[in-house]
Amino acid sequence: MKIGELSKATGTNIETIRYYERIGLLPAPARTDANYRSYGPDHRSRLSFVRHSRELGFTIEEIRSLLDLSDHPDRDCGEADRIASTHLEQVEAKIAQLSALRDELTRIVGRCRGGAAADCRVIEALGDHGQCGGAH
Amino acid sequence: MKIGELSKATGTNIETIRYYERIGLLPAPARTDANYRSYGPDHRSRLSFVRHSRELGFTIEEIRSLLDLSDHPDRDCGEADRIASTHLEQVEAKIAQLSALRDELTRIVGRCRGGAAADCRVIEALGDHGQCGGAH
DNA sequence: CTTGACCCTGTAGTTGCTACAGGATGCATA
DNA sequence: TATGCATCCTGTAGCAACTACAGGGTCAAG
Repeated sequence: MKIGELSKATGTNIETIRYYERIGLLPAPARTDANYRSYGPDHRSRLSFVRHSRELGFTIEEIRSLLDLSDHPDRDCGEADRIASTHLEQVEAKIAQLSALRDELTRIVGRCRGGAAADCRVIEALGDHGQCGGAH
Repeated sequence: MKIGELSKATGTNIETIRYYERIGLLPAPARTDANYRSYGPDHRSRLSFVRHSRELGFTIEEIRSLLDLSDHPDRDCGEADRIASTHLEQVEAKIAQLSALRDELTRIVGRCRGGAAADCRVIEALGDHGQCGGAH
């Protein structure tokens, strides 16, 4: 399949596919006589793996490690679990951080009575950290 | 105060302060004979405003608008409230997205029995989108 | 008078893409 | 046969919001 077809099949931007090849995340495929990239099913599943991992928020480097493991089925699986667990912890930390932030913002917005900016509670709150709940 | 003092006073990296000046978020301060930047209390509070807003996740462009409002106390405050409300919505959306992601990751990790990568459930799940809850 | 901490400018790197510019190819239609 | 038009190619530059040098100047203490 050509790059446009792979793009549609996996929901990945064409430029992104070429980018993944450039950084060595996807192997360079064979070329047609016209120098067009020609992909097979292996490329497709590898790209799906990458996209799915990206959707789950793994970084490119993490995905590189995960792909490496998947390319060496004899290796120990613990590393994959470790990467995923660490990532899960980071996601949980991020959720906690954003929740604190949401509480903060909720406190700030909605206090506007529509007056002049001079009396604006929103702007006042942004300038004065002392009004915060201490979450950050 | 010199840039290093401002840096410590606001918890902002020196390079970041110079960056903010370069992009026009902070006004260029006066210079000493030795060409050192010399800041006053106004710079300090403006930088605090910027840092606090950044901690709350506002983009540089949003902060530019908020600063603009704060520089023109006669303007209507509604714009500030609108920016903050929109941002709050985005934060809430992000939390929802990350929560779905956390559920997904929770399902994936911890299924590893420590065997070979060939049988790894983590890697398997990443390759097979069909195992997902459909959240993404 | 030298050592070390600080400051300066300017440029390049980071992450994960995305968007061209400028050109070649493939296929269908007039 | 000509001519569109979609698709492909390479290479480079841009995005956000910093961060990290390189290569130099300044200043206060010992």
